[in-house]
Amino acid sequence: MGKQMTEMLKGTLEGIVLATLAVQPAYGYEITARLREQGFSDIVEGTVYALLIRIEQRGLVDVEKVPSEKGPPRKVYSLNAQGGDYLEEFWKSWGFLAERIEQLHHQLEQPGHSNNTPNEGE
Amino acid sequence: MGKQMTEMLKGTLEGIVLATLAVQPAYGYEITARLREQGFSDIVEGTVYALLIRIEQRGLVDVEKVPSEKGPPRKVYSLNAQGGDYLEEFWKSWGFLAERIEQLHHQLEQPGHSNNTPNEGE
DNA sequence: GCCGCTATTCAGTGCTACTATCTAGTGGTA
DNA sequence: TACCACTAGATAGTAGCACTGAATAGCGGC
Repeated sequence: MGKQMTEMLKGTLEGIVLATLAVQPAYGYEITARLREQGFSDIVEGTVYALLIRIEQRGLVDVEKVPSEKGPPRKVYSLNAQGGDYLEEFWKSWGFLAERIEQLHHQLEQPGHSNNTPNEGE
Repeated sequence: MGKQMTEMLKGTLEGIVLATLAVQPAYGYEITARLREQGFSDIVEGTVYALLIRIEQRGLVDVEKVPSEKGPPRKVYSLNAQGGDYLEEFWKSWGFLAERIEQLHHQLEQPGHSNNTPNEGE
């Protein structure tokens, strides 16, 4: 991925992680690995941990320390009620944005329309 | 809109403006007004002008000064070949991201699936 | 004892949207 | 003339977020 994806992830990565936690609780290292498997190949631990700390401090997730057999204790995050509300707002914002962008995409794919609507807002 | 939308627009607003210019050349004040009409009610001129200067310095758009009857001369931007390539990359990145997010959305709407695939990557 | 894997933390950087303000040009009005 | 409203653009400073790079901690294998 490139610079465009980096900028696009601002704001959406948070929603992606929250949605992931809504499906199933998880810890940072695990989330990073899953994102990498799903094609977000550039995402590294540091990014995800910073995000998790942020949403924890905002009270969107609950945290539970679980001992690991393979290393230091894991911090398992799960979405709480407040996080659920926040995630719903995310879906609304995303839906609005996606709608506008898809609309533009369709306009570009169908060049035979009337796009210069001269007296629209005047 | 809220803080979520602000963050989400980082990276996507650029694509939105480029796509808008691909449909039809326009100047900053006009673009801002159109975005506002389309529901991006918080967007102000300053944001759009800064973005336009950025994409101009990257060589993604051509600029033409056109005198206006109502005020200072307009800087009319139009997408050039390089901008077209960049816009195509934007669609690819957007498509990838939208696909992942829609997938998560479907997972949350259909809670009867098997989501805990225990041995997927180990 | 050293390396590799798991797991988390943290300081610093770059990019972008936002805020607020300023300048410039035209036309209307008191 | 002086003032205001609308059009049109520029700019300095701020906040937020993903990224970089490094460090730390715990466990097992060589």
